[in-house]
Amino acid sequence: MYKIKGNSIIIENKEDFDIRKIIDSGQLFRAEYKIDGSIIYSKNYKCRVKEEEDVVIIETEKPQYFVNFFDLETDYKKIREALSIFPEAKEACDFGIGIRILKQDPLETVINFIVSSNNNIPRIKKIVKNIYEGAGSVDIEGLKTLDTDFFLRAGAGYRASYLYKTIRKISEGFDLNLFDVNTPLARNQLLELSGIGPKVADCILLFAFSKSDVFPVDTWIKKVYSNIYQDNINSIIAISARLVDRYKALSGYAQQYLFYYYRENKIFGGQR
DNA sequence: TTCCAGGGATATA
DNA sequence: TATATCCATGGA
Repeated sequence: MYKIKGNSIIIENKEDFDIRKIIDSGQLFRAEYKIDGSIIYSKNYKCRVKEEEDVVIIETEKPQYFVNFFDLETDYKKIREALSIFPEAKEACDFGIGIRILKQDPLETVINFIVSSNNNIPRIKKIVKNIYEGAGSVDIEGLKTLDTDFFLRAGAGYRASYLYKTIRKISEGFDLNLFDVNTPLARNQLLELSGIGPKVADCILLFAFSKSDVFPVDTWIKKVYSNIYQDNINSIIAISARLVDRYKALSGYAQQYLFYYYRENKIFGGQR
């Protein structure tokens, strides 16, 4: 599916790699889509993604890092086929061909999704840019020198104290290596951090730790849910549990395809 | 239980 | 064009 040649990754089957959809799917806050080459930052690395006639070329100093980051070993065609048995997911999968679920740096994902809470994407992008420019580097050594006032000046608003507290806890030994921890246990660990509730925890589990048996529930997903089920359940936790019961280990993928499809098509665009 | 805390985008009047 | 609402979490 892909080859590495020097500082380039060449993706030969570009059907399941659409950089515009990946950038627009709500996982990434340090990326800009450009026709002539999108730039993506992750941790202290970056890459440039160019779509050519037959292939996608990713130029980077760190090809192995971005092979993992873009989850290039996973066959998304198989996932879409497996999800297509669910009638409500079929069209969303076809519409979302090219979306991938990234494997982002845990610390960066924690920071970015705390900032994302109750916030809009342009503002989130601005705040995380300010944070990492001020920190100098995206790691705990760079981030632990920053105080609450810094995060306020970065524009984080009332999330500033959450960021400060969470970074301090991690720098004091909180173990963010949750790759081999089961999903419920890992979720409980993340909920110990300030600024992380059930929605943000599930985003981190999915976008950093590749836990596919999670279904982050936001306002869009609530609308999707009430379209599938006509019940009165409206707590995030209850809806998420019900959807994970439906999609099992495909939940995270289902969430991405459904979220993208409903949001891009502005289905239920009005207020609830 | 209910309210509030940035601020940018989006919906509504 | 002006105003209201949305957004997810924690704390009062």
